[in-house]
Amino acid sequence: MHKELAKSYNPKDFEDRIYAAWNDNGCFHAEVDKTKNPYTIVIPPPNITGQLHMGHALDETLQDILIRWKRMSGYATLWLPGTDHASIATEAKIVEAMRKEGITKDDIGRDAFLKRAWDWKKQYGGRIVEQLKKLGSSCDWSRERFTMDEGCNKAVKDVFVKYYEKGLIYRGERIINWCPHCLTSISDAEVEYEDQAGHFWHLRYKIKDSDDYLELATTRPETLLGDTAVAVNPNDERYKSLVGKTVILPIVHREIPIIADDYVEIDFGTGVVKITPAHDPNDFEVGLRHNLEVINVMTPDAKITEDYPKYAGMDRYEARKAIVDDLDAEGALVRIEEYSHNVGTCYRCGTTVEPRVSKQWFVKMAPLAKPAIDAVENGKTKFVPERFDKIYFHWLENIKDWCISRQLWWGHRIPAFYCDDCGEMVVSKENSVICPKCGKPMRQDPDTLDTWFSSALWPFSTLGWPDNTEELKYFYPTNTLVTGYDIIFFWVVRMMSSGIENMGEVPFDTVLIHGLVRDSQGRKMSKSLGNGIDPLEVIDEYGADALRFMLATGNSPGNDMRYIDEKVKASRNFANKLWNASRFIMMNLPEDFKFNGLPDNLNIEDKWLINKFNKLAAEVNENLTNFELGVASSKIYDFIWDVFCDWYIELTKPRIQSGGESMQIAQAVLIWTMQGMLKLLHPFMPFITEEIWQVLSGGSSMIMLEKYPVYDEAISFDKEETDFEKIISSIKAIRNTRTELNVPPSVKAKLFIETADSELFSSCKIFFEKLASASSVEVAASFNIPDSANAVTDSARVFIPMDELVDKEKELLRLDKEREKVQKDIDFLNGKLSNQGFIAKAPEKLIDAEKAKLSKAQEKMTKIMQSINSYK
RNA sequence: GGGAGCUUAGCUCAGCUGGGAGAGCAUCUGCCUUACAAGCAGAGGGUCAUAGGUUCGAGCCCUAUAGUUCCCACCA
Repeated sequence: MHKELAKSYNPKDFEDRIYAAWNDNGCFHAEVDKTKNPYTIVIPPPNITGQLHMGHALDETLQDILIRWKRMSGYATLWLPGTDHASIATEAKIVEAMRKEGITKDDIGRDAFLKRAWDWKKQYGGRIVEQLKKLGSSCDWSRERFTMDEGCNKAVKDVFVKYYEKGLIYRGERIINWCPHCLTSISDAEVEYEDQAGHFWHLRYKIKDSDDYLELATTRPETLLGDTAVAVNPNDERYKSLVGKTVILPIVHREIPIIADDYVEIDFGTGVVKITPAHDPNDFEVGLRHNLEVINVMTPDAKITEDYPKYAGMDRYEARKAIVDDLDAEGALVRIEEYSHNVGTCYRCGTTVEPRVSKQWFVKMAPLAKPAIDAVENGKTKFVPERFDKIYFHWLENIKDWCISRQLWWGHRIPAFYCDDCGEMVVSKENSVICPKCGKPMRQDPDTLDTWFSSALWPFSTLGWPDNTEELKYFYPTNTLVTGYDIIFFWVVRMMSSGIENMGEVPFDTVLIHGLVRDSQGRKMSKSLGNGIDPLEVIDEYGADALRFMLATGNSPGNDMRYIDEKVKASRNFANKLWNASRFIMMNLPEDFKFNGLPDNLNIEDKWLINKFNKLAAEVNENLTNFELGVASSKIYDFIWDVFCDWYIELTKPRIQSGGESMQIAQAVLIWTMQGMLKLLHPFMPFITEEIWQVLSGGSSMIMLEKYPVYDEAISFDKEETDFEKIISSIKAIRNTRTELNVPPSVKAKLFIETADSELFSSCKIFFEKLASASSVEVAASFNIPDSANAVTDSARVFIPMDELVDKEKELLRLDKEREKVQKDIDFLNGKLSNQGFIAKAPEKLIDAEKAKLSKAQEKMTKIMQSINSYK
């Protein structure tokens, strides 16, 4: 029936082989199947520049658990994979590679650059995909997509043109966030603010036709070159009379007006602000209100322009030093104050962002945000955990227009065309456009779109949109989006908006949010700290199953977790435990054994186990439904280790040794339960469960395509479970008593079990012999054996006569301790049950349960007292 | 300046809609019991951050406080 399982658990021996087998047999492939319900997850596409890190590993593990569970539960499951072109990151990599060769983008031109980029993509873009496979991800690779493939490009152009025609996309000259290193605009979401130590330079500007000065403070003295006003609050009594006058800008010696604007806070600093519309977003707004001139003083790489010969070519920080020196020399520098303030940096390269006025494309977000807010408010899409909807709402309610143009070459090129002759502009899906006015070929906008513009369309562009494909109709809306809280702004909100706008339906019903995987000290894993743990190395050492199990267990949705090596080791040990349990089962099966399901004539311990398994299946399904993956996995862990291995396997040993029908029944139950456990565990640990399944079933089927266990009324044995628990608690009590009396395990003892359930205990004698070191067992309603230790439970009093080994003093002390414990229980329960409020208001079921507990405690107490009295 | 999370055993963390506190690791005691020493059988260890409140009953709900982490925000 089966080949043998290797002696020890070594995941390297089979993980790759099993993955290949799944793939070769098309197990991951999803088809439109109208006889089934669809269940769809689109992968958060990893960057082609990326290497698998722990964050991916967590993200993929959660998705794979859900997909595998749903697949086994009879859904037509599609996990749609793909990668993201990551415009800035990829372009930066290629520019850097070229820099090493001594060439620049401009040297080779756009076409040659793009060729290099595509070559790079071909060479490295598949790397992360191969890494995902090491984790066991059951993606439908036949549907793999890329955010810059033809289909996605078609979708992007379609949406762009549509939005433009609806007035949702416009082009305009605005102040935007500019990265002087990446040499492109970036969106608000791509700016990361950090507190930086800096200075407050207090300056004084001379008021024209007066000997007075206006004192103000700035953190960026170099922008003074572009000042076009000085502002005060209109209600500031100190300066009211000065509004309308002019001051002389130091160094530049330009006359600029003193204006009044509410933006200025009276209480902050001196209440005077220098206004530089070209280099500060607030100042830009002030400038608009007061019609101020916008003077750009910096080049794209943040150096001072030729307009200021003295500083021309200096970068921002050099110019700052030089200008401060010059201010000082001119007597315009009053003092310097230490100051810590928030500085915007580029999320890709960390360079301080330079606000810059330029012509860019924008998406008008307010009309798109509204329906996205409604969808979550109406419960069409829900966040797990729920609290993340607050973050989502807050962002959408305060949303500003989205700057989508990037001064990059790698990305979706903006489908806008300009006529150099007449200035006409056309937005079109065509690749080349003739000017409708003068008939000349038009020039396409050189810029590309923000990567997230194409990512925003991912849930439907990957299903064939804008074509109305069968896949799109069947699999959209998708079901669960699994992602980290760090990209809610970048991605989730934009998918919501564009899904509703273009498809008329939300892109997914649930957003399962997870946190970050941190290092063992709770620090974020980062390249600069060098504290990152490579998932591939972990897989190499412990196996993918152990890593997956560790990531899924002991972690709750939305919360960060720490990577701790011991936790992986514990997961690996668990896999090893399961491995050995199946070895035990298989080595005790005859060659010709045929499994024909559960037999009818089950023993009580079989029913005890089956009932527990049945309840476990119910709970696991419920936990998974509620996205409590960690709770589900730890319940499976407990069952396999504590119930199945520590108890049931031990219980079957005497039966297997004795042979006969009892052995055959035990074998059947062992196999049945093992198969059930493997199936329950499969979504969490796909490789080991498949490997064992293959051996157990003779390779006739794949576990990943088996049916997931559910609760089955037909195998409910509550009564037997309760009864058999009495045996277990008695065995535990005996072990406990022996240990406390320092009886070595090698010393066997006669047992006399005094119990009202004599039939039950009699039928279980063998277990006391094997599991409680009994040399013989007698059962009766009453015994009188004075010189013995007494192990007491609520259902039995076990006499353990061990002659000189029993120290009476010690035993009395021990019993007394137990008496105290039980007395506490009784007092507690009595207190509760005599509480009128409790009796009146608590649910009846609970009251009954408490009463039952009390009577059990009392029974136990009676037995303890009998034992104690027998010593007196 | 707003907002959110976290605070539970020595460590890392679970604890579902409120019904006598759990796991793994670590510690202590015994065991190589023919599936597994990556193991087995036991044990110790917690005023669930603090203070109030709601409730018959609070780790869980409410209010404050403290510590801590994070997100958002135009204070020059």
